[in-house]
Amino acid sequence: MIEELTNELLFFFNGFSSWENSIVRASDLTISEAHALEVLGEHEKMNMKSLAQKLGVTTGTTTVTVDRLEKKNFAKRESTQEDRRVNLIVLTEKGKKAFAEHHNYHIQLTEQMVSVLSEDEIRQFQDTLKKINMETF
Amino acid sequence: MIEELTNELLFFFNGFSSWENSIVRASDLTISEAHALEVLGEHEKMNMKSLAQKLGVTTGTTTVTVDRLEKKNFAKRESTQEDRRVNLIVLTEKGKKAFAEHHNYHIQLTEQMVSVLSEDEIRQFQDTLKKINMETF
DNA sequence: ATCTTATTGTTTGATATTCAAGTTGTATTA
DNA sequence: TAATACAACTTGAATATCAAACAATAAGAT
Repeated sequence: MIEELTNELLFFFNGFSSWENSIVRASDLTISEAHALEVLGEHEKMNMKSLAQKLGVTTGTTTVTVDRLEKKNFAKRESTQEDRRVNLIVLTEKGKKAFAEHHNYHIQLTEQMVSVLSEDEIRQFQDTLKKINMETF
Repeated sequence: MIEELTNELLFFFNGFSSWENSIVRASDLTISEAHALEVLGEHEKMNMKSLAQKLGVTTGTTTVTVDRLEKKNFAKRESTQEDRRVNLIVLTEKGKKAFAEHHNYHIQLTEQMVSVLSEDEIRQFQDTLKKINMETF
């Protein structure tokens, strides 16, 4: 029982990853840039540390990633008076547009997934995910 | 509605990835080695091409990954008479053990996730995933 | 106030991951 | 047998990542 559910979950994650990778490769973003963009798009301004935490990497890594996002003009660093050590990262217009586009792909995938489900199943699925997310992650 | 479900899904995938990464980092496998092991553990024997397809990478990549798995004694190549171009990859005892251990972590995570659900919800969740997997990926 | 400690972000050096393109050896087809 | 296709490997390059060392700044202790 648990065994079978585990396998369905792994298959699910796998499918999502492959899909995500192929979408990203078709854009002018690298995988890590896309991941950073996903996070940055959800926040007005973010410092390096919290970006790194959200992404599950070190700040050394985010420094490099943001360097590249900045070079490609998707994001820029802003300094702040409160704490002059901190860099706040904000998306540029180009960055916001790229985020919106990427987010749109996610919505399309979701729509494709739920198209095989009934109204009730969709609601139930969402409830279940919410519960799991709150308690597990 | 779709918007919220999308966000729950992204959160879910994110949580899984972080969890997976931290588990892998605590082992003596690298991420790509672990991914290969996950696939190889499900098959008795596999050639490079199908391993690459399952992982969504090129055979150039799997050559390197299997090289390392072989060096660490998790897997070995076997040649076959039918087609002498082909290498069949099989797990060693050590590799099978590592796979079982890793799979166990997956089961533990699944158990943790479903512990917040009722019997009915678990069944429903599994049905839903199965449907989505079949139709979407 | 000044000295110490903690924190943020960057840099550096190393390893891992991946791909595209080219190569080798083997099979299949014309 | 010659031409073509295919499996795996190699090479060279770009990207991803970390740990450790570092610089600048902030916060706390005396």
